[in-house]
Amino acid sequence: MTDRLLDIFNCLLQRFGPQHWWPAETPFEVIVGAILTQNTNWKNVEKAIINLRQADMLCLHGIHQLETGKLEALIRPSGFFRQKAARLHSFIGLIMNRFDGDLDRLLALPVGELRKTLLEQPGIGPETADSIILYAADKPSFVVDAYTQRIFSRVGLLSGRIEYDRTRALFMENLPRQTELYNEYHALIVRLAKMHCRKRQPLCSDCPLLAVCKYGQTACQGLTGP
DNA sequence: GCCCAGGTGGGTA
DNA sequence: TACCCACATGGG
Repeated sequence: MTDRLLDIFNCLLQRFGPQHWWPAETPFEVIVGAILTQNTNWKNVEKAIINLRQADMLCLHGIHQLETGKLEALIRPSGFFRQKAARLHSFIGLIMNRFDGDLDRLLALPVGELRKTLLEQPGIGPETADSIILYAADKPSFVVDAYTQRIFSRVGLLSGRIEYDRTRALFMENLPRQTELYNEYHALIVRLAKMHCRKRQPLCSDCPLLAVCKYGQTACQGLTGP
């Protein structure tokens, strides 16, 4: 299993190269982006991030002091703005109340404890929690998204019920616990998925997996199927 | 006008 | 457990 997972990883890396995720300046910005991008196109998230930056509010204390209505107005382009404003304020409340306003103290927790703490916060589910651990705390926690589940089911590496934690375990139990590897792997899967989304083709002719490894055809079907 | 995007949580059976 | 639905904007 380890060899198969690394085989696919190398195919993607060879085709696309390093993705240099997460596209953010600081750990705090990673967290803001992770919440804002829930069920939302990243382009829309970027608009909200730009609004926050231009208002000089893209920081812990900035958002903390911002009235809910004003925060909602700034992040409106990212959609679900009422929910997301509440989630941002709630998350910052955690840092203020339990970590003395010091984000680094939260991120310094051991992975298991950090993940548990994150999952207890309203609006932080498994994907958002793992994104924060991997891309903000720089610790190994594999990020699973809908595409990951579909691709790896279709190529036959996942069987039975498709569940977040089972998919995550497939990677974490079969790959070395390396932050950089998890980082690139998830980013490359998203990169592959975006290529298919743009083209909207049932099967692609230039899929990197199709070109360089035996999983190509089924992976492509996995991307576009139900 | 319709579909989708780097999800989450509450309700119901 | 397994669905169903609300949440909302912007691009193709």
